[in-house]
Amino acid sequence: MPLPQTEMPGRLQAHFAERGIRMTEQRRAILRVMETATKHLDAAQLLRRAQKLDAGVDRSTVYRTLQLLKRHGLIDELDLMHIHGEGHYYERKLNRDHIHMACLRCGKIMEFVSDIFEKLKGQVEKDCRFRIVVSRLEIGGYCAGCSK
Amino acid sequence: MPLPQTEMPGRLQAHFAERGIRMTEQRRAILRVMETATKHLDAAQLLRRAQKLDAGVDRSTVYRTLQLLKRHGLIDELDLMHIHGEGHYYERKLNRDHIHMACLRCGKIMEFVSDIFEKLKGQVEKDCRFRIVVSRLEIGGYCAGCSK
DNA sequence: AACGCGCTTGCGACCAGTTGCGACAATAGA
DNA sequence: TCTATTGTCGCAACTGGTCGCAAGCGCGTT
Repeated sequence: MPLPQTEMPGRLQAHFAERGIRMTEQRRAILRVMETATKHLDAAQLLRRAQKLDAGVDRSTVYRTLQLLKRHGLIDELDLMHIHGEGHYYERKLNRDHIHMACLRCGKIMEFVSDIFEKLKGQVEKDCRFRIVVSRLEIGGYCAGCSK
Repeated sequence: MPLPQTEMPGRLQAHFAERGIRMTEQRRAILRVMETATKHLDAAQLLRRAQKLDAGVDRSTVYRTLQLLKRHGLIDELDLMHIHGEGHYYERKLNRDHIHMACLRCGKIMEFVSDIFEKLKGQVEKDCRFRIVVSRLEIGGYCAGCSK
């Protein structure tokens, strides 16, 4: 069963090659972890998993690679309303932007895709004459179970 | 000329009193800075200004007071797409949420109020049965002047 | 296959933000 | 006004993220 196009293993590596970005052992390890991750990872988790593939990967290399991926629009950075401390989380960017909702009580993270969000971005581009590259909408509150 | 209601000096202090939150010299200094600020402040600027009013204010007191203000929904925390490094910025919460747009080239920060944003939040509350406490929409891209 | 340029890495030092703890100060109650 | 209680403060140590530099490695060229 083929994976959806945007989750094809190797897609990030392919992207690097297309753009002539140098590939290294460390980057290969980090990209592989990003590609196979099924949930939001923070930098420390990403480091630990990458070190299983290439023991010598350094903390700062992880952060530098994350910045590189951000600059090329291949991942999104989230802080999930700082529910679990100050750190950031990362996820592969898929076709459609989605909203993240974080429950302030149980800590659950939910995602939501909305046409109205797309319309809102359209309005910003038009009314403000602003060319959008990246956008992030995060909401904190109480989920159905916790707001009773 | 009276200031708009939400920017009335003393409003934050009054809020503390109403809720029975203890008032101290240090908090008074920090709140006064927040109340009179005209632009987004980061924690270091806030500390420096507060120390002019009360020399003994400590860094950690500033951060703790900011968390307190956040928990009570009196300020918003922004990172303005990390254009100027990793730090955060703070501003008093006014009546209507607004969107922040950061130009990736010239660094300018713009604000925008939109009915569609309000509608989007309504949709999230209804469709996801999620009670919204705080929301943050930040957009990175190129402003009219820079996208030519 | 080997060379060499220049990007990338690891390291250590640094900046931003948080936390635990003992000392202290703001309020309620006598 | 004095005291007891409890919240807050300053300090120092710690975590998460960044940066400058010297050494090393990828990759195009020969």
